[in-house]
Amino acid sequence: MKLTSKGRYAVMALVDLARFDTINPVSLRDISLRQGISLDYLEQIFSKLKKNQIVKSTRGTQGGYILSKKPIEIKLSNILNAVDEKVKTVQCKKESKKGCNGKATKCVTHNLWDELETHINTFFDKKSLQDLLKNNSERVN
Amino acid sequence: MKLTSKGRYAVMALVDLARFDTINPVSLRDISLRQGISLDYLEQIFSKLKKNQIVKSTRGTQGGYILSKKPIEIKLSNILNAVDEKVKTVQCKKESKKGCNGKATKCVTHNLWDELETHINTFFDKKSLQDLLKNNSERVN
DNA sequence: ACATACCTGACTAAAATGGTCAAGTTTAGA
DNA sequence: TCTAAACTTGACCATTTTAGTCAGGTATGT
Ligand code: FES
Ligand code: FES
Repeated sequence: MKLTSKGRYAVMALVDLARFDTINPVSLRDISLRQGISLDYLEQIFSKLKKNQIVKSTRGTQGGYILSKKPIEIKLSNILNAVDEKVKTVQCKKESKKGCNGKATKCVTHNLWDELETHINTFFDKKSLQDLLKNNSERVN
Repeated sequence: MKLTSKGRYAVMALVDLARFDTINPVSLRDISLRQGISLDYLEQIFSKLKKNQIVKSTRGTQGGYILSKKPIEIKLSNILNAVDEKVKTVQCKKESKKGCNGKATKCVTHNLWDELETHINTFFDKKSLQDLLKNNSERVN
């Protein structure tokens, strides 16, 4: 059970954006250099962030991206959903009456994984970009 | 971010074992049929569970597996660790001073992922096999 | 005009996943 | 003693996912 780079990069990039977009839009090139993330990969990620209205873009010279909301309004869950880093613990379709093994009842572990999913999503719903900004300036190491 | 089948199967199989091992050892063949898990795959999983002293085996005809501890003593974390379903959220090596990007400081999201890891592990540490047995008989759907 | 920066989609190498297959060894019971 | 049930081990493999790269665009400030 692990987090993928796409989700990690998305959050890193948005923290970067939150810090530097106060005056001018921030170019992906800058983020790429500061955070050590491939530019081409960043473009894929930002395309999704834009579709989900988390960032706004300006084209042309001196263009770049800015956040479309205040950092405190952007929850981790928004970001991760946007880049398809969904938390998926149950195997079966939740709405369906069928279990993951194709049987008519949910398997013995279904409720467990469902609880876990809620547990994790609660965590992501509570945390906002703002929390990360704060957290980072507090700790040096 | 998703759970793999190996972890899911391990838990399913152990719940099955907890229910049926009271008199005789339970054969993997039985578990395979009841839970709809490939026999060959179960063997891989139980090999690991045995190495981690979660189950004991008896060879030969009428052989099979039994739990080596009481269900309440077997935590989910024990099971998932045994089958290498580790929760891994940070990219970097935790002990190292270096960050995931190779830089000298931890990245801006490091603390976040570390918190998440703790959050999830706490969940797994609290839940035991016993909880699953109970939970399952309570709920029909 | 032209450099900068966003935009789009196709492509791909490498790793992880979810198994299968083959060839044993051990032991209960007929 | 013979045999079948059941554990044991290790190699193998197809598919999917991941983490990008690459090659082309299009828009726009100067
Ligand atoms: S995970 Fe939903 S039925 Fe097994
Ligand atoms: S995850 Fe540890 S430094 Fe980035």
